[in-house]
This record gives sequence, C-alpha cells and structure tokens, in this order.
Amino acid sequence: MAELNTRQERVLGSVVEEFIQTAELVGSRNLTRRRELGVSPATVRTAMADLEERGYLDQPHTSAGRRPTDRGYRYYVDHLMAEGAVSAGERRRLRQQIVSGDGDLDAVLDFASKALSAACQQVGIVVTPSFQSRVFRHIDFVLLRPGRVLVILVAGSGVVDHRSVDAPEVARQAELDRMAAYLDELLEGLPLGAVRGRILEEMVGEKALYDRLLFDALHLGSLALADDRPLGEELYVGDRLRLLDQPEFTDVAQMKTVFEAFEKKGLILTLLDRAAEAEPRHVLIGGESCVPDLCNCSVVSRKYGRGGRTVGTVGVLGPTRMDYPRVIGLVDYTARLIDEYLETL
Amino acid sequence: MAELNTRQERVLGSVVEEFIQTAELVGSRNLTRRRELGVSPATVRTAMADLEERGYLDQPHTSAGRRPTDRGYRYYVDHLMAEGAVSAGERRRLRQQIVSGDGDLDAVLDFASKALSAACQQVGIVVTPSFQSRVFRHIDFVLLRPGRVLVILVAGSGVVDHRSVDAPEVARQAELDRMAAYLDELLEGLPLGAVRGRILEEMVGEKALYDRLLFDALHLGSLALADDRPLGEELYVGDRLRLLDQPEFTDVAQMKTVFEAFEKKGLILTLLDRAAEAEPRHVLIGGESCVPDLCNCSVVSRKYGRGGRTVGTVGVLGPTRMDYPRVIGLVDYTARLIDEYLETL
DNA sequence: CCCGGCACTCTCTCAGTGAGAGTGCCAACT
DNA sequence: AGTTGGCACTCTCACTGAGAGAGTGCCGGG
Repeated sequence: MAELNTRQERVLGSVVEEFIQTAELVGSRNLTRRRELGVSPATVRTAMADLEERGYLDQPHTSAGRRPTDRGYRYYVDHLMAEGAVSAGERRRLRQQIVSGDGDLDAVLDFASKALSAACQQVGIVVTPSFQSRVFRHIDFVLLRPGRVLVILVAGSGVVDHRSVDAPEVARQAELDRMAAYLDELLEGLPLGAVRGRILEEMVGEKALYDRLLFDALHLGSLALADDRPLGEELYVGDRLRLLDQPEFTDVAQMKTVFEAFEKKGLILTLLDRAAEAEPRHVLIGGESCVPDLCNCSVVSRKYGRGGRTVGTVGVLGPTRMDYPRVIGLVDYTARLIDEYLETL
Repeated sequence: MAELNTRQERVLGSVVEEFIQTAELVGSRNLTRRRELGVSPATVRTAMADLEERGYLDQPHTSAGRRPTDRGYRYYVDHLMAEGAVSAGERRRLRQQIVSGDGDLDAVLDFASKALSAACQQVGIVVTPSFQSRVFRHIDFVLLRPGRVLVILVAGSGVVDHRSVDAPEVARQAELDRMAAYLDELLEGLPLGAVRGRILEEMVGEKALYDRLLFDALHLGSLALADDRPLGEELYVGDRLRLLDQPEFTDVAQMKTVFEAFEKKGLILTLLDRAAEAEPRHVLIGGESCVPDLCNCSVVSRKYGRGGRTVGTVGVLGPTRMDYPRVIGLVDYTARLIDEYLETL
C-alpha cells in the first residue's frame, strides 16, 4: 500500500473527524464549508474518489456522502491523529472517582470501569485483571456439612474468591483448620498460576505419603483449583447503557447483538487479551477483531501493572465511530491511575 | 366496584388472553371470529363499551380495538384466570437446570434466575435472598498490610462476603487468627441481623474490659458489620436480554428506562420486598408498583424459605402484557424447588 | 493542476389516497 | 328487554408521487 499524499491525508483526516462528530455521511461541499481545507469542493471530490478507490472511505450508495472504512480509521489512528490531551479537570475527576475511596482493588477496578464509561460519555467499558497471575495469600476451609467444604481463597491485593467442593473423607472443622494452615505456609507468595503445580509436586513428596492429613490437605487444595473456570471476577464492565446514547444503536437488533456479546464474558476477555499481547496500548478497529457481532465496534485498551509486570488490561469498547484521541487519552490516564494505586499496596 | 356479569367477564377474559397472545388491539369482529363466544360482534361491542366505561379496557384512539387496563389485568388475575399447570417436561427441565449441579446456594439461585428467564421465554427475572436473615457461620481476618484488614464472612448455607476495613492497631496475622477464633465461638449460629447487637453487648461486658485482644476483636467485628450497605449479593438477575424479544420493547427509549431501573438494584429490591410483605405469592401489575419507569411492567413474585421461615423471594419481571397463568405457575414451581433445596442443607 | 458549472442520481419528507378494521348507533327481530 | 344486522363514520397504515436537498462525476476553461 502506497502512502497517501498530503492532500489526501488532510481530506481523510477531516472526513474521519467530521464523521466522528456528527455521525452523518460527509459530503465534499459540507466538508469545505466546515473545515479550512483551502480547496474547492470539486478538488475534495477527486481526493475522495481516490481514497474510496484505495479503500479508505466508502459510500453506502451512489451520490451519498462518504464515511471512513475500518482501514480509513486505522490510517487515521496510526498516522494522522493528534494525541488527545486529557484536561486537568477531567484528570481530577477521574482520580477522585477511582482512587479516592478506601481502596480494595475490587472497588478501584469497579470504579475505574464506571468512571471511564462516564468520561467517554457514551461507551461501554471493560477492565480485566488476571486472577491467575496474582499471588497466593491465604486459603480457608469451612465445613458446610459433612463431606462438603467451602474453599475461600485470598489473593495478592485482597481479591477473594470462593467455591465449594466435595470432600467425603473430611468430617471435622478442626482438621480443616490445620490443613489450611499447612497450605498457607506451603503456598505463601506463589503466583496462583503456579500453585496447582506446587501442590502436585508436593503430593508425590515423601512427607505427604506418610501424613494422612497433609495428603488430604493437598488433595483438597488441588480440587479447589482444579476447575478450569477462572477464579474470581475477571471482568468489570462499566455502564453498558451508555452505548444506547450512541446513534448507531437506535436499531434494537444491532444493539442486541452487541449486548449479547457482553453477556459472553469470555469473548470480551479474549478480545482484550489478544489486544494486550501485542503492545502495551492497543486499538482494535471494527472488523479487525474478527468477531462478526462486534464488527461495528472498536476497542481501545492498555495494560496496567506493577513493577514492570503486567497485571491486567483496561479498555473501552464503543462504536467504530468513536473519538479515538480522546478515548485513548482517557484509557491511558486511567491505566496510569491504576498503576499508581498498585504501587501504594 | 360492582361485579361484572357473566358476559362481561367472558369478554374481558377473552380480550386479555387475546391481547396477551398477539400483542395487538382486540376488535369485536376478530374476537368473535377467534373465540367461541356465541354472540355477535355487535353484542360484544356493547359489552366492551361497558367495560371501557368502568375502566377495565381502554382504547388508544377512537375506532381502534381495545386492550386491557391495569385494572382489567387485575380483575383477570383475581377472578378469571385458570391456574396455569406447568407441564411435566417443563418441570423436569427446571429441576435439572436449578438443583442438578453441585449446589452452592449461590449457584442454585443464579441458575434459578436464569432458568426462569429462559422458561418464561421473554421475561427478565429476579431472585433475592436476604443476607441479613442468614445465620453466622464463620469469620476470617486476613492482614493485607499493616493497619488494613480483609474481613471474610461466611453465612449459613455457604454464602460468602468480604470487605476490607482500617484497623490501625493491628499488626500481626497471628493476633487476627485468635480474634477470629474468639468471634467464631461467640457468634456461632446467630442470625446475621443480630450479630452486631451481640457484639456491642459483649463489648460492655467485663471480660472484654480486661482483655485487650478480645476488645480489639469485638471492635473489628463491629467495624466489619457497621456498614449499612447490605452484605453480599442480594439480587440475582437472569437474562435481561430476553425482554428485548418482546414487541413492547422495540422502542429503544422504552427499553432504556426499564434497563436503567434494573441498574438501580435497590429499586427492584424494594419492589420485591414490598410484594413479599403482603402474601406468599404476589402479582404486581403495571402502575400498581408506583414506579413510573416500570409502569408498563408487571412482577410476579413468591417467597421461598425453610422450615416455615421466609428466606427470600423469587420473581419474574416482564411487560404488563405477560402470560400470567404460565408465569405464576413457573414462579411457584421454582420457589418450591428452592424450598426443597434448602431442606437438603 | 485546480476550479466552477452542469446534468444526473439517490434519499428523505410530505401530502394525498385507498384499503382495512373498528366503532357507535339505530331499527328490527325474537 | 336483550340481541342482531346494517350503515355511516373514524382512524391507522401502507403506498405513491412530487419536490427539495445533498452529493457525485465529468468537462472545459483558467
């Protein structure tokens, strides 16, 4: 793909920005009227025709205005867009909403997702921390009834998850307490992803072979972590309803497919994970996600972490026609706020 | 309000049922064609005119068909409706979806809300247990960092909640463990609603005055329960998107107000609580809820419980034009399933 | 290479029309 | 007295055609 010349870039940029703002097809006359392009509509037309031929713009029907294609947005984001500065007032508001309260990580992430929804004014938003990458802190067993044990798992920064498992051989709470104490010591500080391996390793060790209690403890621990369902809340979705303010969602069917995509949390997770793999900050535009239901949506995401290690991803999902500079600025700033918060822990 | 005569009742019942099924205004000609009323359209017309005058039917504009008012639905539900039997297959399906898995109460309630959503084919659904009425089971303190403690609370049937509190005076995990053990013993089996009172009572007792650790434990316990935010998940909302299949929600604005109501969980809670106050099973029709945003919705709810004590409420929320006999049957059966499950604990 | 002008196309809106459904009323019938 | 068929009227809905508005492509002149 050859570069675009200066005029084409200016026209493309103008079309994208105009369309982002008005959500209406952009015509040559209107474009020259509203923006200082220094050329006549006719000239703009030829540029537009070129851009259309090369796949940066399209036209829903002959003699309608133009609108950007995914490729057009991509070019805009990669080459034309001015970094969107987040205003001081906005920063203050975000900071206040996100890190002001007494800070469970849970709460901070939840606030972050909601604050981003509000700040982006109209976009659904998602934040993911990866539980597996957290560090083991504490395990607790509670006997619900004979044979049934509730497992409570506390990870790094105070994130809690629980589930219950069958354990026919266990009958007394006191045993469970000792088991938990043993596991606490064994697993102290391990990343949760590695806990299961450690347990299996220990099970074949000699101590466990001779001590019935230890063996049961390990067995219970491995049961508790056996499930392939990811532990804990992995996804904080902000105010989905903001999406409804967007003109692209006046159509109920359209809206329904997107909301259904939200319902399948796994989908959103993979999307963000995939995005995060590549670079710290990633913009996924329209069909680039290869998810048909979300082909009219874009995702802006950025990793956050602590001491160089990535902990999770914060992002915004909205219609392809979103204000990229602004959203990118807000996502970046939010990620930084979470980074800061993590440092204080 | 005077009674309705037999003919009026038959006409009202037919109009309600026809409208529930088709979602279209019901005219006299169509009604006689589709149902065996044994009278001519003209006769039906006079009956309809009477019913309209007395507030059971209305007409969006002259020379349109009729549709039931809230009052019409109410009369139908109270006097005309045949109890809707739930088919054996449906029972089987519900039972399987709700109580088959390995049963945390959490999971059961979650499944129940989802299964009801699916069975009612189109209606959002809600289930509430009241955490405060549960029984204390176990408390656990985890030191997150000096001065900050994570409190984990386990109630009756394995429901877990957690929050973190400031506790400047505490510096070692071992202390916390002893505190938890003390509280476990003190609070064993108490209803959560009464726990706080018990703690305050104990604080003024003589033992606590002399034992610093006990005093701190009580203080921490009361902090953990001080918040007026209700502990734990109180509301399980099933598949909201089912509502979108209903013709009344093709309008985006309409839909948005209802979804916003869902967002304010407190609203739905009060609605169900209020309903549950009156009778075990309650039907709230349209404007009867006095919530403007939900004036086009009805709620069918039924209490569930254990050993005579009410534990929570299960219900279905949908458009006023819902199939009451069917929904009532399904809600009743689901409540019974939960009752049964509770007995097995 | 740029620009103004021109003919053409496509959508959107609006008014007008006719079909369809429903009503209310009235006079006749049982 | 209650029921019925007939009749005139009303209201919505779907369709149509005209006209405005916006936009395009192309062409010839600067």
